[in-house]
Parts: sequence; structure tokens; C-alpha cells
Amino acid sequence: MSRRVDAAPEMAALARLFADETRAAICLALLDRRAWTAGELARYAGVARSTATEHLNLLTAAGVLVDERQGRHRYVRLADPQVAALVEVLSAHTPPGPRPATLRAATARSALARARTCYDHLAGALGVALADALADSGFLHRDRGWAVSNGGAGWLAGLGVDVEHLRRARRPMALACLDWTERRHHLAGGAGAALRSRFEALGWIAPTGIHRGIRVTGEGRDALARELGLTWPDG
Amino acid sequence: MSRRVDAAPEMAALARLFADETRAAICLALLDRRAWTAGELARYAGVARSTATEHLNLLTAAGVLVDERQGRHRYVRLADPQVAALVEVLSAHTPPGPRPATLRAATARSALARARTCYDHLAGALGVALADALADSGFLHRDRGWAVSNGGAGWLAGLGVDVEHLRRARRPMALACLDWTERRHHLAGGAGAALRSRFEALGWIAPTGIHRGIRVTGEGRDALARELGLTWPDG
DNA sequence: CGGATGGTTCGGCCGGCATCGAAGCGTCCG
DNA sequence: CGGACGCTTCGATGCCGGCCGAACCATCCG
Repeated sequence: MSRRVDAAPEMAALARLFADETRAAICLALLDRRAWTAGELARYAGVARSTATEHLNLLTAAGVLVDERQGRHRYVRLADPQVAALVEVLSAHTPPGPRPATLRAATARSALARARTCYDHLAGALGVALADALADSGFLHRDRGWAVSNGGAGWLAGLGVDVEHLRRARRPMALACLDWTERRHHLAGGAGAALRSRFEALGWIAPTGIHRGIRVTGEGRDALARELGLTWPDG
Repeated sequence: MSRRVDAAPEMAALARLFADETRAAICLALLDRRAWTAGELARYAGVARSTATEHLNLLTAAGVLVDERQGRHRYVRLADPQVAALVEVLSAHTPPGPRPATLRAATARSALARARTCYDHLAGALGVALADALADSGFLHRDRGWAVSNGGAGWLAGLGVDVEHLRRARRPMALACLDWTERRHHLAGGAGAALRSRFEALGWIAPTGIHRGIRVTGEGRDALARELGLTWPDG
């Protein structure tokens, strides 16, 4: 009789987002914490691209997903860990049947995927690992907009980077750039470019000659471990 | 295309259960851990009884709810704490707006609701509290079917109950009986009847004269505290 | 036994929504 | 500049499912 309970509409609306098989597939795919393109998700879920677009619009409007445009690509991720937890609870709450292997088979990484440059900064697994290591060392803040800490500026200066010059430039110091193989962010901006430049000058990295591929030299491996605690496997 | 992800159908099916406003209202109502009748839920959610029936069938078939028939009533509860947790996560995951007060205003308890008999055993708040106290004391096991423990049998004997006679009787010793005011179970069966009988003979309880109401005497209060650690407020 | 009450079944109605393909737009690259 | 590619918008289609009321069944009570 008219008296409708408090939070029921919101709860139903939230649940409805996951009540569609295609949207559920999308969210499960995104559980790997990586960013997927719209087209990939469409293929993965087995629907037309237009259909996927509508689902992505819906999910981003609801705050379940966040997207990031990069050129003609639309990368999309789960909005935050809370949402990921919700998806996990939902997916885990199906008692019958063994837990599905949500992790896709690790993609075979080409040398290019391992380490390369993106415009003028480091990308690939190396770029992402570098960003992680910088953050772990307290040199890089990654909440919301990325920023180089004071400690980070000092560390850069120690490498021979002209930090003051960098600060005066129009270009932002630190930018998050979505990595197309790792699907996670690596460091772009003035600091990213300066790092690549200094790493090269110091002989820590060297171009492989193919495309924009690079490799980490022996000195580079030692230096990364010493400076940032980053262990980079031989390859 | 065609490659549809693993657990997506199950997840969507699960989410679909909560994706309806009426079903969401029902689940939220049941978050208070009590058992509601089908008619109550229909009124609460503002739908026809037939509609509520369909929703309840759906939810019980899916294992979200369990029901218990009692005469012409159909009592329904959340199936288990896991489900309750899921509902809570869903309801909590609506960032905007303050958390709704899910606890209904405590119903005004009549004297009858406090303590009465149900057929031949104790019911009302007293009956439920007694069952809780018996369980806490290790005299009553309440997993799945209810059962009197060995310790419980000894305790009954100490009260003057002929336990051997009870065991030989066709009637089950311990039964869970759904309490219509508390919406939780109290103790029925041979042990329940024997307890009421002995409590009365010992002067721990006495009939009030109205309906099937009873009251706990002064000695009863002391005895319940001494024997079971059950503190029964004056009233 | 008969009326009152709680619950269920059935048929039919209707709205919402997931889907697709075609056309259009923006970006990238040679 | 022009073609290829990724994505989005739009209109049309069809189905799924939530809703109700009427008829029916079961239980309780006097």
C-alpha cells in the first residue's frame, strides 16, 4: 500500500547493473584490474560494438566503471576497489560450480611489450614497474592527479635531471599515461621524459633497434635495484 | 563472439534476484533477521499478495530465502548469514544518501507478547529467551534439527522431569517452533512441554488469567538467573 | 458445518530493455 | 588528402518479466 521501503529503489538499481549477462561478463573481465577497450569487451562478451557501448555508458554513468579516452580508443576499468569488492562478492556467491578462472591466460609478452618507449618516456612492463617503484619509494604520488614529491625531485636531481628547468616548463611534471600492453598507467610528463633521457645517457637502457623497443642493460638492472628496489628480470 | 565468459550467467542470475524493487524491499525488510509472513511482506512492499507469492517463490527457489509453513501462515527469512551479508553489501553500496534505518521501530510489546504459552510450551519473548539461554548453557543444540544435550537431560532431571519417560514417548524431545510475536524460534516438543509443566509446578511461572498469558514469579526470576544465567526484567 | 482469513494458481496485460545494423563521427597513418 | 579503423548514435524489433484480479485451496474458529 504505497509505503515503499527506504532504500529499495537504489538497491534494485544497483543490482540491475549486474543483472544482465553481458554486463556481468564485462565486469568479470575487468576484475583483473586492467583497462580494456570497448571493442575488446564487445568481442569478449560476444555482442555488437554498439551494444557494448551502451553497456559501458550505463556502467560509467552509474559510477561502476570509469573510462579514459586515448586517441580513438576508449579504455575502461572498474571505478574503485569497493566496486571490485562488490563484483567479487557477487561472483563468489554462486555456491554451485567451481570458481572460474577469472584470470585470463597470461598473454605471451613480446620483447616490445616488456620494455619500450611511448613517445618520449618509458612504457611497457618496465614503465609500469617503474611507476610502481617510484610510488613505493615515496617519489611519486598517484592519488588523483600524479605528482612528483619533494623527495622525488631530489632523487631526480641526483640523477642529473635539471629539475628547476622542468618546473618552469609548460609541460606538466607527472602525468599518468595508460599503457596499451599492461593496461595500467605508467609515468609520462616532463619527469617521465627526463627519466628516459637520463636512463639512456647513464647507459641503463639502450634501444634494441626494432620499433621503439629498448632493453635494460646490466648496469641498468643494478641501478634500478639500488636506487628504487626494483628487480628487473633478465630477458 | 560466442565465447561467453565463465561465471557471467550465474552472476547475472543472482543479481537479477535483487534487481527488482519489490524483491529488494522484501530482502531489506528481512535484514532484521526476523521471519515475516507473506501477507505482511506484500503489504510492506505495496504489492498484491499474489505478486508477493511469486517473488517469494523465486527467492526461495534461488536459496536466498527459506520459508517455514505454520498453519495457514508462510513465514520467510533470509536463508543464512552469507545471504544477509550480500544484501547488506548491496544496500550499503549506495554512496549518496544516509544509511536508512533498517531496524523497524520496536513494536510495543503487550504483556501477552512478553510471556505466554503456545499449546503446551512457553512462548513469547520468554520462550525465545529461554531457548537462547538453554543453548548458551550447552543444554540445547540448535544446528539443523534441535536436540537436548546430555547435559540438558541431566539438568531437566534435576528439575524433576522424568527424562526417560520423555525419551520413550513418540513425541520428539526438542522442536523449533516459530514464535509469532518474536519471529524467532522457541522450544517446543516434549522438553518444551515438560519445562512449562515443571516451571508451573515449581511456582516459577503463573497464569495471568487473560488468554494464555503467564507471568514470571519472583522465585522464577531468581531461579532462571541461577540455573541458566537468564535475567528476566520485571514488568 | 460455514464464514473469515492467509496463501496460491492462472491468464492476460503492458512496459522496459537488450539487441542489432546502418549511418555518422573522430582519430590515426601513409 | 584519403582510406582504415574504433567508437557512437539512432530507430526498429522482439522478448522477458512484473503486475493485477479472479478463482481456488487450506486453515482456523465459532
